Amino acid sequence: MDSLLGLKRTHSCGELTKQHAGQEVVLCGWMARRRDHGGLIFVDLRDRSGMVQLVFSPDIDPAAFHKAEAVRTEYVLAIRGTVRMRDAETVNANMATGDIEVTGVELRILNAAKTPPFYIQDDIDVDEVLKLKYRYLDLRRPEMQRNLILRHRVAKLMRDFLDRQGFIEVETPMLTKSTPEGARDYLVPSRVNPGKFYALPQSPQIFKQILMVAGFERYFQIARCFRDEDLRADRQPEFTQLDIEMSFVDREEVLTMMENMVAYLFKEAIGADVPTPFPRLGYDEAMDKYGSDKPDLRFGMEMIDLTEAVRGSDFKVFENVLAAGGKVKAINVKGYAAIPRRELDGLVEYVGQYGGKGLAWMCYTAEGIKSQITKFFSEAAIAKVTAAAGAEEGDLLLIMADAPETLNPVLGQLRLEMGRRQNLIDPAKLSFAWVIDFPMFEYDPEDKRWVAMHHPFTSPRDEDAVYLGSDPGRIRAKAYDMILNGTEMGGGSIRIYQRDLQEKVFKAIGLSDEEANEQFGFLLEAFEYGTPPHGGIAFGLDRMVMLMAGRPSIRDVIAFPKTQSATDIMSQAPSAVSPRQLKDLAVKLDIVVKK
RNA sequence: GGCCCCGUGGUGUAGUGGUCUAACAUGCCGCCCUGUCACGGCGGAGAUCGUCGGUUCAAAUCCGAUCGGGGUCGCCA
Repeated sequence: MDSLLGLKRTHSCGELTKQHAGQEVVLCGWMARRRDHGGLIFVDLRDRSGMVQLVFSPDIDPAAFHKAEAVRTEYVLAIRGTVRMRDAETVNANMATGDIEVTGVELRILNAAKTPPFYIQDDIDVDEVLKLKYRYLDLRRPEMQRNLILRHRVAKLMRDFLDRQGFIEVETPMLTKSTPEGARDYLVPSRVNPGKFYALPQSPQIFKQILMVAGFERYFQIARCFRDEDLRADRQPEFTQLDIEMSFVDREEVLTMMENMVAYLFKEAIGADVPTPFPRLGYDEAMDKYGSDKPDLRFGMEMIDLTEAVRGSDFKVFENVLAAGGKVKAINVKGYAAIPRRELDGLVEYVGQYGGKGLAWMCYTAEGIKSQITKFFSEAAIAKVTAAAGAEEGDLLLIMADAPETLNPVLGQLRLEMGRRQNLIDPAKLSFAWVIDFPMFEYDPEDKRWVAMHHPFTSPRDEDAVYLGSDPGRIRAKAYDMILNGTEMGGGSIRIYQRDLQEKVFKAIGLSDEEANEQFGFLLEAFEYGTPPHGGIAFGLDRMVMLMAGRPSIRDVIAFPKTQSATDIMSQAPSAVSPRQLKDLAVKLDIVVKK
C-alpha cells in the first residue's frame, strides 16, 4: 500500500474540462471501473465531484501501467498525470468530463477494498437491508451524495435567508420535560434523579415561545425532533424541523414571509420558479372539495355534492344516509366510462381499506348510462346528477354516501388513487398552497374529550374565543399549514400570549388547574412578565428535501435512517445494556417484551 | 395491533410438487487483448432456495409458525 507522502491533490475529478488540457494534476478518489485492454488500461476515477477517465499505458509510464493492472473496484487511488484532449472519435458525450482524459504517470494505491455487495452507481435496485447495513457504500453512490449535498444547500439557504431577515439561531435542550399532549415521547432516565425521566423534544415549541418572552423577537433553529410513533415513508422517529418564531406579527406577515422564503429556497436549491402568493384554502373547503387537509392540487377531480340531486329516490342506502344527516358525493373520472368491471370491484375493496362502506358508479357510455343504482332513480333525478357532476359521454362517476366525517376522507383517497391511475399527476409540477382556519379542537371519542388539533398554544380566532366554555367544536384557530403536492410541508399558528386565555384552552382540553400548573406552570408564569404577541411555523426539512430531490422516502435524504421497526441496521441500535448501566439509572426491567 | 407485497449463488431475477445434479444476467477469479467508456473474447469458481416445523414416496414449489425488509390503516398535539 502506498502513502500520499509528497503528493498533494490539486483538482477534483469532476471539475476537469478542456481548460485544463496540458496541465499536470494530482487526483484522489475511488476506482469506479476499469477497462483493461491488455496493453492499455482505462480507469474511471470517482470522487465527490464526479468521474474522469484515466489512461495507463506502458508507453507513458510502465510502472504506473503495471500497478493499474492490480487495481480493483473501490480501491482508493491517488494519481499524478497530465490532462489531455481526447481524439474527436473517442470523446464520450455521456460523461461530463468526456472531452478529456488524464494520462497517468504515477499511480498510488492508498487502500485496497473488498468487492462491494452492490454496485456503487445510481438507479440500483437492492434490498433495503443490504443498503442500510452498508450505508457508507450506499452513500457513496452519486445520487445519495447529491441528495445530502442538496440537503446541505437547503439548510444553508435557510440560514442565509433568515439571517438577512434578522432571525437569531438559538439551540434549545434535547433533554426536556415529558408532557401529556401529542405523540409518544422518547424517554431518557436521569441518573442523578433516580426514577425521573427526561423526554426528547417532539418539537421546541414551548422553548421558542419562551424565547419570544425573552425578547429575541425573531428566532429560528434547525432542530432535531423525536416522536415515538410508527414509521412511514415520510416519517422517521427522529427528524429535522426548520423551527421559526416571530414577535409582533399577525398571520399575514408570517404567511407572506414564509412563502417568500420557500420560493427562494426552491429557486436557489433546484431552480424552480414558485409563484407567490400561494393559493389559500379554508379547512372546510379543503375537506369538502378534496377530502383532505393537505390536498394534492396538481390535478382537479374535485368532489361533487349530489345530496340534493339524489334526495327522494327509492335507493334505501342513500335515503338512510340522508335521513341520518349524511351526504352523497361523487368524483367525476373523465373519460373512464370503459372501466373494467373487475377494476370497479377492486375500487370497492380499495375504499373499504379506508372505512368506505360501499361505492356506486355511473358509466356514461355511448349506449347510455351503465350503473347498478340508476334503476332506483327517476329520469329527472338522473338528469340532476348528470348536470351537477358535469358528466358527459365517456365519464365515470364514483359515488359514495356517508356522514361527512367518513365520506370526505375516503372519497378523497379515492380521488388520489384515480388521479394516479389516470396519470393526472404531473411529477414536475409544484402545487403549493396554504390551508387556513383549522378547527381549534377535535373530539376524541376514545378519551371522550376535546383535543387540540394543532397544539394547545394555538390562538383561537378572536371572534371565536367566546365559545371556549360552551362549544369548542365551532372554534376556528389561527393555524395554518403549508402544503405541497399533497404533503404537509410545514405548519404553525399565531400563539396565545395571555395567561387567562391559555388557562381556558387547557381547561377546554380537560386539563385541571393543577395539571396545567404542573405541566406548563412555567409558561403560564412567563406570560405574566410581558409577553409579546407572537406566532411561528415549523417546516419538515426532510420532507422538503425529499420533494426537491424527487425521492419517494425521507430515508433517501437522511444520512443514517432507521428501518420501519425503528432500528439502525448498521449500528444495531437499539441494543440491550449492562445490568450495571441499568442499576446506575435506577431502572429495572420487570416487563420483558419478546426477545 | 390490522391488511398487502417481498425473501433463491456477491447482486438482480427465472423456476409454483418429480425431468432442479436449481436457470439467466451481472459481479468475482484466471488467461488473451493498445482507444475503451455497461469494452470485448475464452475458461472457471460460486446457492444446503430467510429460519423452524408439518403434509407427501418426493418440497425452492403446498400448509403453519417465526424472523427480517417495504407499503399502508390505526397512531403521528
